[in-house]
Amino acid sequence: MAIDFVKVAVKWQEKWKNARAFESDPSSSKEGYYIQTAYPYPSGAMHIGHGRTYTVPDAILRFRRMQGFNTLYPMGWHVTGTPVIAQCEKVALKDKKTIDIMTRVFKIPKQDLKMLTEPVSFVNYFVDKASTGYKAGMKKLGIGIDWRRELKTIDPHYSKFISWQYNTLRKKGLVIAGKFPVRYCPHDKNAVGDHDLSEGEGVDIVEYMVYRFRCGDVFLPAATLRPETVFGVTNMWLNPKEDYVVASVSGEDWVVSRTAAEKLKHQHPESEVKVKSDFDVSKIFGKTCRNPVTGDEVPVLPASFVSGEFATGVVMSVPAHAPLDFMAVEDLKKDSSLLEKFGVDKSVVLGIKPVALIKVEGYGEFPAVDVCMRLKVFSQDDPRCEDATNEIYKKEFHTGVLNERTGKFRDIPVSKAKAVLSAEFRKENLIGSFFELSARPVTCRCGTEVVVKILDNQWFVKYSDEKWKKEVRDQISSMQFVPKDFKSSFDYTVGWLENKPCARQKGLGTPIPWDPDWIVEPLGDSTIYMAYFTLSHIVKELDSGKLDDTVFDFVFLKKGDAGEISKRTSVPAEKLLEMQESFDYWYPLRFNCSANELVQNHMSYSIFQHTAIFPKGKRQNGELVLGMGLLEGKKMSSSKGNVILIDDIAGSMGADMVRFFLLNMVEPWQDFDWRQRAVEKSMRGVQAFFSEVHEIALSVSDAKKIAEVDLESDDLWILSKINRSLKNATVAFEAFEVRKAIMSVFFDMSRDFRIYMEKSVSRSDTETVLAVKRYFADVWVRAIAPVTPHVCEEIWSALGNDSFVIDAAWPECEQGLINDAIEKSVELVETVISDIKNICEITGNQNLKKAVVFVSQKWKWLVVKEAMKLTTEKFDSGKVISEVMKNPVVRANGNQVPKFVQLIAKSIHELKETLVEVDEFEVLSGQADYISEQIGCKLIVESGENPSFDPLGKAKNAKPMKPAIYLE
RNA sequence: GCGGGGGUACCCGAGUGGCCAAAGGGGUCAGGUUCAGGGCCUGAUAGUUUAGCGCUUUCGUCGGUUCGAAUCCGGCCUCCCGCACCA
Repeated sequence: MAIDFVKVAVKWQEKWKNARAFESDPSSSKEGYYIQTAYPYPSGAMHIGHGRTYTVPDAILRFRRMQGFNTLYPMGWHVTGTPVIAQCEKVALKDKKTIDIMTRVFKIPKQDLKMLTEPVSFVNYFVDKASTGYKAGMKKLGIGIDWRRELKTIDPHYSKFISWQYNTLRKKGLVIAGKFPVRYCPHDKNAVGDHDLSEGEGVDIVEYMVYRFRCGDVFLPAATLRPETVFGVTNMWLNPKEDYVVASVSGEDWVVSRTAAEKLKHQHPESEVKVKSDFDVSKIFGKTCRNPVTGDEVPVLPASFVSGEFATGVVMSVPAHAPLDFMAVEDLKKDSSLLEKFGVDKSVVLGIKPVALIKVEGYGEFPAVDVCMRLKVFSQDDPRCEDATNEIYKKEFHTGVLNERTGKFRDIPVSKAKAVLSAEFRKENLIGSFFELSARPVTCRCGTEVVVKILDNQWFVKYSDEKWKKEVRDQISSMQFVPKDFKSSFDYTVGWLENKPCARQKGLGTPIPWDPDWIVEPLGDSTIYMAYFTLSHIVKELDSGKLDDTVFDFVFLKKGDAGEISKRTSVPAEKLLEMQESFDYWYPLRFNCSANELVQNHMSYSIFQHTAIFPKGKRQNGELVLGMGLLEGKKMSSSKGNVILIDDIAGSMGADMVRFFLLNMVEPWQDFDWRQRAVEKSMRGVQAFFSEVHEIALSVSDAKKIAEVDLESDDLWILSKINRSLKNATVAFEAFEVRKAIMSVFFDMSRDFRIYMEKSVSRSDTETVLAVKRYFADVWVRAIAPVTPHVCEEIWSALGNDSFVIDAAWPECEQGLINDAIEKSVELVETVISDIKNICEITGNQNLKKAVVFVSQKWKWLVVKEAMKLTTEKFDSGKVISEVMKNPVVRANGNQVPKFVQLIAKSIHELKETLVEVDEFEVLSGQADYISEQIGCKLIVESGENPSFDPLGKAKNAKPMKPAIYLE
C-alpha cells in the first residue's frame, strides 16, 4: 500500500509536538550542538526559497542529534526596520500592486487586509496567523524548532538585551558619534537606499576637495578630485553664463553656483547655509585671488566648460596637468573678445605659464600640453578633450610622482597623494569637502531629485578600528567556513569595512539607550541574538522592567554577584544562574547559517560583535553560507508571482518530499533551481521506494539478526555495499554535503538493494534474506531520517520500534562488513554478463546456444601484481619484465610477456587503486547458474591455461578481471 | 573599479589527476504498453569502427606541468553575484 506523504507528515508532527521532542535543555551527559539560521523578516508568505534556508540546518541538526548530540534550533522574527512600514502604508492606501500580491500571491483573505495596515499587527499576522506565513511554513516542513524560545525583535526583553549590547560596545569605545554623507530625499526628509529610487540605482557619493581662494571679502571655493593640483594653479575659472550667488557658509561668504548653494544647505549641519545675494560674475574677472596653500595670487578668468551643476561651479586652473584648463587658457589667448567684454587686459592671459607638479614617465614637463598636441585638440569645446583628460588622469594616477614644486610632498606617488594631502591640509583647515553624486539623475520614488546630505551626530559602530579588526581576523582564522572559499570573502570584508551608522530615526526597534531619539537600525540589532536565544525562554518569564545591564553582564560575561544583582533588580538569583549556565552550555555557536548575499554585512557584523563582546571560546565556531533559489530558471520574486508557497507544496507533496528535493538538488551553498515538472517526475520513483521499504519493514519485524543466520556471497555483498554507502554518507553529512549524503544513502543504497532483491528472489522467504532485509530497512531508515523524518518515523514504527527514529542512534558503518573481494567478484560477474549481452546484441545473435568464458592465466596475475609493486611513480616496462621473468611460471610464457606488459602499461595506475585479487575461476563457476539464467543459455567456465574447448583461440585474450568470451 | 563565483554535449546540470566519451534530469527520436491522448516502460542521443575492443574529436580560449588533464598552473575572452545604512 502506498504511503500518503501528506498524512504521514501531519501525524508525526503532532506526535513530536506532544512529546516536546525539540525542546532542548542543557544536559550533563550530552554535548550541546547549536546552529542558528538568520531569522526571517516576515514581510510576506514563506516560499520554497525560504524553505531551503531552514531545512538545511534542520537536517544537519537531526543528523547530529542521532549521533548523540544535544541539539538546539531556536527561531525568532526580525521585525525591526522599515519595509514593513512601507508595506503597511501601501496596504492602507489600497495600492493595487500590493493588494494583488497580498491576496493573489500570498493568498490573504480580503477581510484580513485590515490587519495589515499597522506594522505590529502586520508582523503578527505573518508570523502567527497566516497559513502562508513563516511559522506555519516551518511547522509544515517539520523543522525541529524549540518554540519556547521564540522571540520578536521588538519584544521588551529583547530591547533590554540590545540596550546592553550597545552600552557594552560604547564602553569599549566601539560606538562613536560622527558625520556621515547619505543620499537624501528633501521631500521625504529621509535617507534613501537603492530600493527607494526610481532611477539612479548604484550611483555613488564622491567627495570633492574644496580649497577656499580669498578674493577681497569673498571666497572662491574651488572643488577638485585631485587635491595635489593646488600646487599648479595658474588662475581660477568661473563661467559667465552660469548663475552665481553669495552664500554664507560657516561664517564665510562663498561665491558658488546657485545649484551648489542649494546642495551646501544639506552639507553643513553645524551652521545654516544661506544665500545672501545674487553675484554679478562679470565684476570679478581680472581680479586676483589667493591660493590658500601656496599663497600665490592668481587671476579669475572666464571659461565656458565650467558647469554650475557640478560641485561648486568654481574651478581652479592647472594647465600643466589638465587638458581642459590648458585649452581654456589657449582659447583666451587666441580670442580675446571675451576678455575685452569684461575689461580684462590681455596681458594677464599671455602671462599664464603652466606650472608642473607631477613627473610622469613618457611625457614632457607639461603632460596636458603634450597630449593635447598629440590628439590635436583645438579648444575646450572639442570632444577629444575628454579623451585627453582620461588619458592624463589615468597615467598620472598610476605612474606619476609629485615633484619639488610640492615641497615636503615631493616623491609621493599620485595614487597616494589624495590621502596624504587631505589629511595634512585638513589639520590646518586649508581644505574642505563637497559631496556630489557620481552620476545623475538620481530620483526618489516620490519624484524628487535626490541630494547628498551630511547627517550630524550620527552614531557609528567603529568597524574601522584596527585593533578590533585584528581580533576579528584572529577569530576568523580559527573558524570553519562552509564552503571554505568563503573565508576569503570574510577576510576581504574585514579589510574594507569602515564605520557603519547604527542608528536611524524611523522604523521599529530599540532606542539608542543614551540618545533615545535614535533607533538601533535593523542590521545592528541582529548580530549577537544567537546568544540571547540560549536563554530567551527563561528571560521572557521575567518582568522586562527589572532587567538592566548588570543582569546581562552577569549572564553572558560572568560579571558581578548573583545575590547582589538579585537584591537590586529582584530577578531571582536562581534564574540568573540558570541563564548563565544555559549560555555557558550552548555557546560557542557551532554554526551560523545565512544566505551568501549577507556575507558582507550581517554575517561579518555578527563576527565583529561577537568578538567585541564575548570572550574567546564563547563566540561562533563556523559559518555556513547558503546559496540562493531559482524557480524554473528564474529568480524567485513575490512581486512577480514567481514563487511556490510552502503552504501549497507541503499540502500537495507532503513535507518529506519537499525536504527531499530541496536538499537533494544541489549542495547547500550552491544556488538551486526548483523545476516543478522534473520534481514531479522523479518524485514517483522516490515515493515508491519509501513505500517498498515500508512494506519490507512490516514484513520483517520479527526476522532474525544477520549474526544469527548463514550468509551467502550475495548477502555479504549487499552488507558490504550498505556499509560502504553508510560510511560515505556519514562523512558527507559531517561536511554539510547533504546532497552527497542523500546520493549515497538513497540512490546508491537503494539501487544496490534492488539488485540484491532481484538476485535473491528464488530464496526470498529464507530466514537469511529476511534477516538481510531487516538489516537493510533498519539501517537505511535511520540514515535517511534527517532528510525525510516523517515517513521514516512511519517505517521505523513498522519495524516494531516504540521510540522515535529521530532519537535513534545514527547507524555507524560496520567496517568489518566491508568486503572488497566480494564486491569485486560481483563486479566481475556483472561485467561478464553485460559483455555477453553486448556481443549478442551487436552480432544480432538472438538465440544463444553456448557461452564459454576463459579466465585469465595465472601468470598474468603475477605480472600485474609485480608491476603494481614496482610502479610507484613511473612505469618502467624493462624493469618489470626482467623482474617477472625470475618467476618460473611467468618465464614459461616468456614469449607473451613483453606484449602483455606493454598492454597493462596504460592501465597500471588505475589498476593499482582498484585491483583486489579474486579467484576468477571459482567466482564465475560459483555464479554460473545465475549467469546462465541472465544470458539465457548454459555458461561454461574454462581456465585460461589449458582450456578443454577453445575453437577460436580466445583464451589467450583473457586479462585479469576481464575474461575472454566465446559464443555460439 | 574592487572582491567572490562560474563557462561541461540540444538544454539544465554532476564531475577536482587515471574505472571519463563524461552521472542525473529535461528535450528529441525509435520501439513497447494492443482505441486516441496522456501516463508509464525500453532503447538511442560526438564521430567512426568493432564479437565485449579500438581509434579520432570534445568540457570558454591559448599555452604550461604530467607517463596521463574536464580536473592542477599561467595568460586571454566572457557571464553572474556583492560593494553599506538595505532587510
